[in-house]
Amino acid sequence: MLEDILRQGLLAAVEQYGVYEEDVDIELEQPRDRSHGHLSTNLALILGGRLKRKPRELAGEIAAAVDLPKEVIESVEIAGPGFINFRIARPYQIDLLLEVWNPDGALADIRTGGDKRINVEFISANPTGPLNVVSARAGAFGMTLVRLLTAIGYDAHAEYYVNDAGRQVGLLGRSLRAQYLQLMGEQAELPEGGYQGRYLEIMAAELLDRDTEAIKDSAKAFDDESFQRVQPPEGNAEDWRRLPEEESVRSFAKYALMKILSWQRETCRRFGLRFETWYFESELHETKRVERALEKLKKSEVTFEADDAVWFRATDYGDEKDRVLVRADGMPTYFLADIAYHFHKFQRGFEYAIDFWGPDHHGYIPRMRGAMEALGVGRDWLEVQVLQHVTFIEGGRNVQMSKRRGQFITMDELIDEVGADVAKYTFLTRKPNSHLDFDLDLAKEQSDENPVMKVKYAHARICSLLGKAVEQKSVEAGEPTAASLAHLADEPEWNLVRELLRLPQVIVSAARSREPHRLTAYVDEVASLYNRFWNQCEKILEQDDERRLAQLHLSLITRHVIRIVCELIGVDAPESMEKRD
RNA sequence: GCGCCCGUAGCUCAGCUGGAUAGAGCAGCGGAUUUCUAAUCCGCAGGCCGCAGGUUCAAGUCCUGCCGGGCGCGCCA
Repeated sequence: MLEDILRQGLLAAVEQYGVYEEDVDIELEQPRDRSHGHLSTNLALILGGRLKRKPRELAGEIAAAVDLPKEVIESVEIAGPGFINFRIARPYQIDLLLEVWNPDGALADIRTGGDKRINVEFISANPTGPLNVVSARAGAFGMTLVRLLTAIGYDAHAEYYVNDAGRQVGLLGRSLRAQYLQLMGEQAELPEGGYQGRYLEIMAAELLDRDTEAIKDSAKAFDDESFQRVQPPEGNAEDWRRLPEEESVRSFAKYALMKILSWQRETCRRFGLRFETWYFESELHETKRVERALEKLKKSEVTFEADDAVWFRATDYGDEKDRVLVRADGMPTYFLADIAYHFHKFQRGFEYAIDFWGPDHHGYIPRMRGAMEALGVGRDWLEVQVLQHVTFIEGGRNVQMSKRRGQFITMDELIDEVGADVAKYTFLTRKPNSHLDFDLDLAKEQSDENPVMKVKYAHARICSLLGKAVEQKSVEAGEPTAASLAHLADEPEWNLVRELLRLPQVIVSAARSREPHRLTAYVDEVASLYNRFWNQCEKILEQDDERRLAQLHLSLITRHVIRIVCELIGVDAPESMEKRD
């Protein structure tokens, strides 16, 4: 490895000062400024203080003493306060570039996860309405993280938790029932705090025309195993209406749940989200996992009873308050069910779990990790990524959202209006824990100006170029080789090469830091450098054979890199784009 | 009051887990193209990196304290 070669060389060069491997951690970084070479070390700056020497002088001595193979490093220079900068020989850069191209090369080397199973849970919205745009941000991040982890060798598993057992579902049933009764001309009031969204009115209206068979048919959307438990209630809306109130509510709730889950699932599909598992909270209750989790906590002596409730000693695990597990009325809290859920996740064999939560749940993190510690799973087993809110701006003002009142922008609307790719890309240009202002007007009207288009266009342009090479010059690019790429010559070409070489480490850093926005920043830069190359160099097809082939191969590798990043972020890289006049 | 997040160009945000002259997109101004798809490229302008201390050879980045904004602090989920 390149960095090992440099480290060895540097270590040998500093032995004269009595500095050995165990004394110093040699840092190598890539300077931002191209004029500072490809790699740089601050070694002399660090040793300067320790040896009471002027860093710049020391750097000069080290640079003179360091002995590196010329075919790898073509120059060693000192600069600034005492940096030692290395320039990689061009033939060696080509070797590295071919490693990026080769499927068994650099991208295989970063698969260091050892197929460890990691569970990534995201969205997990309540099944009480259509998914809104907040879920879209979570979806974009979660899915990309799953793919990133897979890219670095983990067995990552996307999961969606469905809270189908709480009070909200009852409230949902009561809300739908009230809507339906109103349509039937009966006196019925929406329950206190009930859902008022228009989607429930529409759902109620549909029920007027729906017979028993049609209701059964709509359940066919859920053929697969994950959704076995989503079944429609017996009969039709008229039957449910006549039932005693409790049962009636339950039937309406069951129907509403089924409908909403089918919407949510379809929305996820449109957004390119694939969940291996949809995990239902109701299953936890039915299989007694909630009770068993409670028993286990009790046995571990981390609970106590007070005011007729059962509490978890969360303060022993770094939380600021103790937390209720079982309410005075005997009902388990959401927290207890969530403990059972995460414990079962652990039992299902995941060595690590990552949850994406909204900012309103951040106070929930210490108790949840504390509970995992109390259960012997360990607090570090669970990692929680907090996604900050998205503020949508339309007509210059904030769009306030409330699910209860039914005022929100749905994820479907977002997809309809700006497109899934633009939405995903936009979300992924921001850090997960930054607030995000999403200007809908801008996204709608000027989606052409969106940076994602630059990337798509660069990809399409390369496809077009490769086609033209065959049509006009009868040149099939074929496989890039060290011999063909040896004819790269101009600065813009080498600047592009330099950026392409970064792909593997960009993937690793994006995955490890859970910051997928590094991918969009990177691919944007690749597209820019390709465009610069395109404009500043002579026309590729008009070059002599050797130059042309070198440039076609460089284009091919650029396309490869763009494709890999686009796949990671879930954005389509088209073969061609419609030309705009 | 306590906790978490944020404060960088007119706007939206990066700044690679401490490096060299702080960047990009959009908006503004000025150029290039009868193009291998200009959805592009080149140039100009635009900054007490919220404020004040501290650590360090080196701070937008780490620590402390303020200021300003968002969110949270239920036997809700």
